[in-house]
Amino acid sequence: MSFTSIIQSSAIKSLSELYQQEFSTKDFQVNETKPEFKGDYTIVLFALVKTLKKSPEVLGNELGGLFLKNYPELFSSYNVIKGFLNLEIADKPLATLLLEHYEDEKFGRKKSDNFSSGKKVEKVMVEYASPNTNKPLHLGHLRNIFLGWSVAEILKANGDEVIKTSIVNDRGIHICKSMIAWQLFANGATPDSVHEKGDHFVGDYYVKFNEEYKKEVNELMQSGSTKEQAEKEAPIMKKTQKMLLDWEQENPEVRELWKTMNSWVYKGFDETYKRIGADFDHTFYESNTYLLGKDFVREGLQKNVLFKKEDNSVWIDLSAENLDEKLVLRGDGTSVYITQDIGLAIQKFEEYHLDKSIYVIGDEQLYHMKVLKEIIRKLGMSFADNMFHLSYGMVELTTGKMKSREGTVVDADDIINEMVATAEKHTKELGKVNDFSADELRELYEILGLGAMKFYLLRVDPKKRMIFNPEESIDFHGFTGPFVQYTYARIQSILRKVGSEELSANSHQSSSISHLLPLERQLILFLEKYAAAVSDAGDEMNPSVVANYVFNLAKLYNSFYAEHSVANAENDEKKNLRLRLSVMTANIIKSGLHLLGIKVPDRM
RNA sequence: GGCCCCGUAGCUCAGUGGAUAGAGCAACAGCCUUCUAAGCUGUGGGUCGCACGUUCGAGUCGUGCCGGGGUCACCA
Repeated sequence: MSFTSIIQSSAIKSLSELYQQEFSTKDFQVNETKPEFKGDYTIVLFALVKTLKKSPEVLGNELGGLFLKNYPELFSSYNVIKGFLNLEIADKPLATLLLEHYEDEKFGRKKSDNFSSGKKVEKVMVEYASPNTNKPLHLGHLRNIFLGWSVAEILKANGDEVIKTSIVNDRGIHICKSMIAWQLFANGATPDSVHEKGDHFVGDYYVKFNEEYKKEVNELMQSGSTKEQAEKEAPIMKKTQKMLLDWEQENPEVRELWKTMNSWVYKGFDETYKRIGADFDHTFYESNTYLLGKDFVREGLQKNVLFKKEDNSVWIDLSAENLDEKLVLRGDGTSVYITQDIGLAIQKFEEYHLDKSIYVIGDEQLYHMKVLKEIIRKLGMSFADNMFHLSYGMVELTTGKMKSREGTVVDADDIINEMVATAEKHTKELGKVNDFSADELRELYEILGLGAMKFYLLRVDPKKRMIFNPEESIDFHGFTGPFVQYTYARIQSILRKVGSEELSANSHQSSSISHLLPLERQLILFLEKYAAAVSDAGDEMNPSVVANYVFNLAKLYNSFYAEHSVANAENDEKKNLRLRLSVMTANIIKSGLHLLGIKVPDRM
């Protein structure tokens, strides 16, 4: 149980006895005490002043006295300033907390059994990444992937059963564009023959298509066509549309080429996924799901949830929900984007018996996801309320927006390479790991470069759009992944020097700790806050909470490190205490960074 | 234009309705015979977009405006 809840329940008990009146946790708002005042936790008394009709000073002193009288071992002092009662936790319970939990790598995590915490195990699906197969991943995908993976891990850490999935958009006109361009310009080249990563290879032909298309449109316009005509009549576009029809009619040649080119892309994606540590329990392919929703459209028509227009197209009227009318099926009976989303959403819940389904998708699709949820609700599916759109803002560059047409897209593989190269440069400059083998160095650069990248993209509240500053992102100082990793590596260095045998050999000693220095107190109190921080992150599914927390912990430890020696502590008792403090900090940094998908090096 | 999101230090970002609003970067001044200086300490820097309201108390809640973005496709 956290100190906050102990204080609350103690206060309720004490005051209930005194005033013969019911109180709840809401009456006792507990905050951390501001550094300029003495104390660790603060009770805000204003709410009570009203109900009890006493001055804050009188009330504060009364309550403070009760705390000291009833829990002398827990609190050492109190003071009342204006409407605030500041309580100081005694050193002993802090030392005890450290002694009991310093080796607990899962400290603060909710337990997933119903008895101890009341937390029910939920089955949750997290869909993320969800790329197209006509071009490589870019910076926006990285924000999506890091977010999705991290949210899944945070939910797991909070005791949920999580299924990570991805829906691959592997069909449609844009895929055909790459295919046509390859047929026209590749001369049979393959990723292997030109030594290029498959997703980039295919992406290049997508670009070639657009160049050729533009050229043809210009030519047609010069010979007198309007822009609209030209865009329709361009031969390469006509070929592409024909190919899409062939694909839908399962023309074997087209299907074969499609399979081949997609397999190139998947190979490229897998390489990137593996490198950044993304993984999926199941992958959905749009080519398998794009017909799914039609049955439900029929059902919706029967239930009068949907309606037909004269041209046979099917619509839903969501004007009452402020969402307007929305097309659900084309007049010719073919699916649109949302048709298959309806089908897949239902399939997910029915096949996997989910409690929750989370979609990690950019905020440009907020409207779409709202409509989807509303349609599911109107179809009478009770799980509509258990669909969550975890939306995130666009990643912008300091130079402006990323636009594929203007070639200002930041390629995922490029930026990862750049981060890893920067890690290499810094590491070499510092020259602290010259004894590492080539393999060990390579691994270290990956850990640091990816750590910097992930931390940079996850530390910002997902819903806000963020600005990617290439210069700042490759600076490994300050509020960065490498800073936190560095703190961890330093602690490992202490443990190597002092030796962990010493720790276990003297484990009985620290129970006699009677006095803590301010920074020692502060660190223990901060570690104690871990429970709340990570639980909140779980409820809010927000990795930025974890990132900010872990950074603050590292910062506090670094201050501690600079002021107090562990190995050369004043006495054995102190040495033991500080060793435990260090071990616990390292454990929590490690588990916190793990939730962000960031690994931790023993040396750097 | 309708709906949604954002607006906090020069820049990038934190900030469960509580006390004198915090970090990092950048700037300036210090600290490496001592557990890793990718670090630590200090200084300067703010009309929390504006206004009104709710409240004992508002960066935080409400309304209106201003500024930025997204979306309102028989694209996905």
